[in-house]
Amino acid sequence: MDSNAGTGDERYPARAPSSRRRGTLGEEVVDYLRNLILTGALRPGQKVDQEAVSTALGVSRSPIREALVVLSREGLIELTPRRGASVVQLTREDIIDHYALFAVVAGRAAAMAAESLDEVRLAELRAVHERFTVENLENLENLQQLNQAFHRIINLAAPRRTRWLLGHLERSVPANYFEFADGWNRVAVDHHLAILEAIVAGDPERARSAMEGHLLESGRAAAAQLDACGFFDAGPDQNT
Amino acid sequence: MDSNAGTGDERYPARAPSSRRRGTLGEEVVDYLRNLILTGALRPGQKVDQEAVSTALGVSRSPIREALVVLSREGLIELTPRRGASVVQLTREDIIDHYALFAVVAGRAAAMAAESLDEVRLAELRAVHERFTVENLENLENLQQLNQAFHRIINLAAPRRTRWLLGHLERSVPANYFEFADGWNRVAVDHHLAILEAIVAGDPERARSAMEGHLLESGRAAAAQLDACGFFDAGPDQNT
DNA sequence: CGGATGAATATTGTATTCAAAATCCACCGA
DNA sequence: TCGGTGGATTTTGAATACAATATTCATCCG
Repeated sequence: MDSNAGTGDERYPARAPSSRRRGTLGEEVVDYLRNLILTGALRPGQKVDQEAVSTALGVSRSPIREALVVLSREGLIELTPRRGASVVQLTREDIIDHYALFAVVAGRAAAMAAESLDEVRLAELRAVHERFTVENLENLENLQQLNQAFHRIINLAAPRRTRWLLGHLERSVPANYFEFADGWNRVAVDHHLAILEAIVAGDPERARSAMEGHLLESGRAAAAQLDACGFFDAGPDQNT
Repeated sequence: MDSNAGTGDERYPARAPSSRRRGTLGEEVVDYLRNLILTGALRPGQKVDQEAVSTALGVSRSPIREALVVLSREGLIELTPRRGASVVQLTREDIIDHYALFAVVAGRAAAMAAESLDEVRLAELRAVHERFTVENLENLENLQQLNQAFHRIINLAAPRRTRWLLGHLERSVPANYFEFADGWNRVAVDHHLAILEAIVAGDPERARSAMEGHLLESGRAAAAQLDACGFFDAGPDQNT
């Protein structure tokens, strides 16, 4: 069960050996493949070979098939019945659209947060935002974590189904990985402040539109970043 | 990518995919189990035994496992790592919330439809709506199909990602099966008319709010129906 | 030389098998 | 009687085996 057992296929990097059997292997493979896709290691249009992933991770094909099914439901890969799986080719429009959806759903959550957040949560929200403004701005991963924390607190105010959908929308887009490059965090701080103030003021509509605006602009920023990374011009690279 | 692209050989028409070609067994099992859940044959909280489903359908456990993973991602089934799968216990709040999400997303689609639908689509929309008003009101399945057709035409105006999400939202809620019982169709006709008129008038905001209102009320109607069916009071029935 | 054709190979979908964890159940002791 | 304990049984997760389809490639005919 070791990583890169057998031949060792260079297309798929080795995986950190799972310390303890937390969940199922399939879930691990989902995370592994999703990372490869969202970071661009697996290019859009590229075929995903079950056997190759299998040997690369040192697991059988069963968990890999499960992972492929999950990712196809997330819209990250396309699964054609007897012809295999390939990474979905996302366009600029897809990214913009995705963030627009994210915007309306998260806007709903923000409106509910403005109505129902108690003092404890508000304090948490303030604290996270404070750190977000002063933290080391070079550490992208840190910024991303704080950003997620900020949004998570807000999303806690939303009912179960909305939280569930937000989780899905958050995970299935290749933007979080690059969003904070450039000077985007400076803009995000302002947006977050506006959202925070609207929630503190208990103004649902203002919170909603602040959140919507934030995510719509996030979408534009993400699309620009992905554009700069050459994420969209991957037409002919449908190898293997 | 139209059918018969490239060479455009007109001698051989594209075959209708309905007749012979089967997708994968897993997809069939997904539909099968989803139906059981959404119609209430599988009660919330009830455990889903892989072996039992396997022998019942006469297929091996592999496709059934894939189906369970899919349904868990749709939020219909809860999957705990080494303890099995059980039907998720949806509450009234879940249903209302689900329809609220549906509302904002479909509202977005409706707004875009008001901006971009061409005459051909408009005519289709009118035709479907016409049939919806005069068709045999007892045939629930027929009404449901017409309803879906109406919404599908509108959704065609939305970009890819939105359509994708709408598809998911549409399938993963136990309401479509009962919605049209009672006199709901009478109300739905009025709603549809308002939506249609707004789209014809090319008024995005009116289309959006009409669609949102329609689906919010649909949610209430669905919740009421499910309530009447005893869908929500299934606490102690967690048998094998 | 180009394109169709059919065998050889590769890859997928499904079934079956195996190992480990969870559940069940009889037995034991307080 | 009740609750805990240990092993047998069941059930799941993963690996392997098998069958069917897709793809490749060499060949043949125009």
